Parts: sequence; structure tokens; C-alpha cells
Amino acid sequence: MTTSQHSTREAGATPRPRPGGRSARVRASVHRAVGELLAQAPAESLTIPAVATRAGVHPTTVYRRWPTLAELLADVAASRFSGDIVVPDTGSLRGDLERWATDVAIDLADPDVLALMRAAVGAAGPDGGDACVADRHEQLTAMLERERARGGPDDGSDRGPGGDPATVPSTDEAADALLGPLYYRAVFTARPGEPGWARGLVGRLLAGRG
Amino acid sequence: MTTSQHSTREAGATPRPRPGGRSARVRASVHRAVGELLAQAPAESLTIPAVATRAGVHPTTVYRRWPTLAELLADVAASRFSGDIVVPDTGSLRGDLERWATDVAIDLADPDVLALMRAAVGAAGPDGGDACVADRHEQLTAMLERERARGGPDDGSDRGPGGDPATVPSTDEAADALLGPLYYRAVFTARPGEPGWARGLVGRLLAGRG
DNA sequence: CCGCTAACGCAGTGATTGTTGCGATCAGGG
DNA sequence: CCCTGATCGCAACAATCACTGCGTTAGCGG
Repeated sequence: MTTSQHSTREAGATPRPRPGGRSARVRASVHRAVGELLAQAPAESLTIPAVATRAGVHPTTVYRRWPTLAELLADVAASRFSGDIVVPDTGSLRGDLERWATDVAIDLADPDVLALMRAAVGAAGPDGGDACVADRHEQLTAMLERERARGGPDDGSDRGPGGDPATVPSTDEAADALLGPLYYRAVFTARPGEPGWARGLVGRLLAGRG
Repeated sequence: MTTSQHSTREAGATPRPRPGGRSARVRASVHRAVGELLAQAPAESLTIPAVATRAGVHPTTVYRRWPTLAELLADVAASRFSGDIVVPDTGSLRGDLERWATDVAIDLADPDVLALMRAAVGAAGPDGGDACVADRHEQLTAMLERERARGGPDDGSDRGPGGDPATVPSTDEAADALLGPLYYRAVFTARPGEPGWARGLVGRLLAGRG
């Protein structure tokens, strides 16, 4: 039926996204505004008109791109917490984890980071939490996988509850031992974790292994 | 000057609080309303008029008793997370911790509890976090202190980084090993912790000790 | 049982939020 | 270079929120 359309559009159902210059500029400006406002005012007063004003953008624009504050915060968190920390390569698993845990601890000591994390978790629920730590889990998996490929004894599929020595821990175990304490202290207590303490967590995770 | 007042009031500066029947009833009703609303609607839509309507109370009453939503949430969290879990007494530290960690894990598996925790942390910042875990830290300290008084070898003030066997861990160590993973999984990931996994955390904390 | 006052309900008000329709502008492709 | 349409700014709108006096109710001590 009248397939004499000009372009290759099928039925106009899915509008082609246009991540070009202006859109990217607006996006970046809004993201920065969220971070700045969250850094100086309580999360309760963070509202879309306030963000728009701070970003130099009309509120309607923000309302259209991010339907709710929760989605906006999840987007900002995912963008902020992705690529901010690089996976180190010191040659040994212990060295990698110690360096990485220290970097994470330093990052979590920044009040602005804490404010953004708390707001994302509070408003966006599990999705917000995921946006904050998804990249960390990938980094952890990458380091453990590399160690396993490098000289890892075995993948630790069947070992007793005691934990065989010289076994690369799983991602879950490492997350429990490292991300757990790091993020728990950051979110629930006022005191930030010190670098030396973060290294101690790695030591406790790898105690009696390689 | 004219001390012929009827009562013993000094200068009328500090109004005597009146935690009587009606006030207590209103307080309980508002607390329950917050929990119920948080359980079925996103935290973003939690507003003081909504809470008041749900509680069958006039909004001005809520505005006067809790100046901001953050304080209200912190109050609700502190009330909800205090006294909900009793310190077990099984005779051994390992048994106490396993039982307690299991109870905490079960509590954290409740979606309503998670919603309240996330909202409190997101709105009230560090204070909200403290309101959620202050009681847990006290319970942990109580169990460790009791073990130390019971047959604790020493208070572990000066031991090497390896960790002496047969030493009662400090509150910080126990919080890192238990509360860290428990609350991290609950808040940042969608999957709740299973009881068996919680017991495993205790095993890892006490590995190579008593 | 009576008096005092803290705490609540009520009505009214200004400010802010969230939404919608329309015209202007700029990115991306022919 | 021009054309298409995705994206933005603008203005008006209804809805809701947060706040403030004032009268009334009810807890608490005498």
C-alpha cells in the first residue's frame, strides 16, 4: 500500500534518536546541575525545576527527557559511576585488588559522591543501586577472571566450606568482602573508609589463599 | 520577681512535653501511614499531605511535629529498626551471631523494610543511615562484649595483621564482615540474602579463631 | 472534679510543581 | 545546499504543596 515513501522508514513507529551536539550538551548540563545541587542542598529539595534552572535549560525539556526524578537520578548515577575508576594491572591479584579497593575508598570519601549515591538509592530503589555498583561488579569480575586465566589454580567450583587455599574467590565472595564493607560504611555511617582499612579488607579476603 | 506563680514553672521557656494518649496515637498512626504508603508507592510520591490523609490526621499536625520529610523518615526508621530484633543467647558466640545474622537477613528480605531504609537513607542522609543501623551496632557490641566477659581470651588490643586465633573480633570487624555484606546486598542489589548465606558470613568472620 | 495549656483541627493563602499545545531551532541525511 | 523531523523554548493552566492565625479538644496535675 503506497510504499512510495522517500526514506527507508517503515511505519514511523520508532523515532530515530538524535544524540547530536545540542542534545548531548543539554544532557551534560543537566547531569552537572544535579551533581552541583545535590552537593550543596539536601536531597529533599532537589526538584526538576530547580535542576532545569541551574542547568540553564527550560523545565519542560527536563520533564520530557526524564519522566521522573528517579529516572534522572539513576541516569546521572550510571553516568557518574561508569568509567571513573580504571582496572589496575599490577601483576598480582592482591596488588590489583588493593589498588582498586583504595581507589574505590577514595572515591567514596567524596561527600558529593555520597550525596548522589544516597539520592539515587532513595529515589530509584534497586535500579538506582544497580546504577551505582554495576560497573564495580564488572571490574571485580574482570580482575578475578584475569587472575584465573593468568595462573589461577582452579575455578573453585567444588570446595568445602572452609575454603581451599590458593583459590581465586568468586565475584560474589569478593563483593561481600570488599564492596559490602566499603559501601556500607559510606552509606550508613558518617565515617569514610581510610585507604589502609580498604587494603585490610583485601588481606582478609585473601587470607590463607595464594 | 513575682514568684507567686501557681505551679513550679520557672519562666515558661521550656514547654512540658505531653506524650500522652492522643499524641502517642497520632504518632503511631503517622508512622504506620508512612510504612504503608512507602510499601505501595515509589518514595518520590511520599509527601506530607499524603501521609496525613492516610493517617487520618490533619496535615498541619504532621507539619508541626516533623518539620521536614527527612526528619519524619529518620524518626520512623529509628522507631521501626529498634527493638525489632532481640539479641539471642545460645551459649556460644558463633551460635549467637549465626542466629542474629539470620534474623537480620530475614528482616532485610521484606520489601517494605527495604523501601523504608532506602527512603530514610536517601532523604535524611547520614542521620537516616544511622537511624537504621544504630540498634544493630549496639546488639553486635553486646554479643561480642558478652563473649569477651564469658570466656574471651583477651580483648585483642595488640595482635598482628594476621589475626590471632581464638580472639573475639572487634565491633568494627564484625560490622564489616556481617552488616556490610548484609546491607550492601539489600540496598544495592535486588536479590535478598538467604539465611544460609548469612551463616556463611559468620563462618568467614570466625575462621581460624575459636 | 477543675483548671491549665500542649496538641490538634479548620480555613484561607501564596508559592511551586507538573502538564499541555504551539511555534522556533538545530542535527542529520540526501 | 535544502529538507525532514527530533528536540527545545515559551506561555498558560490546573493541581498540589507548605505555611499561618485562630478556635477547640483533651492530656495531665492539682
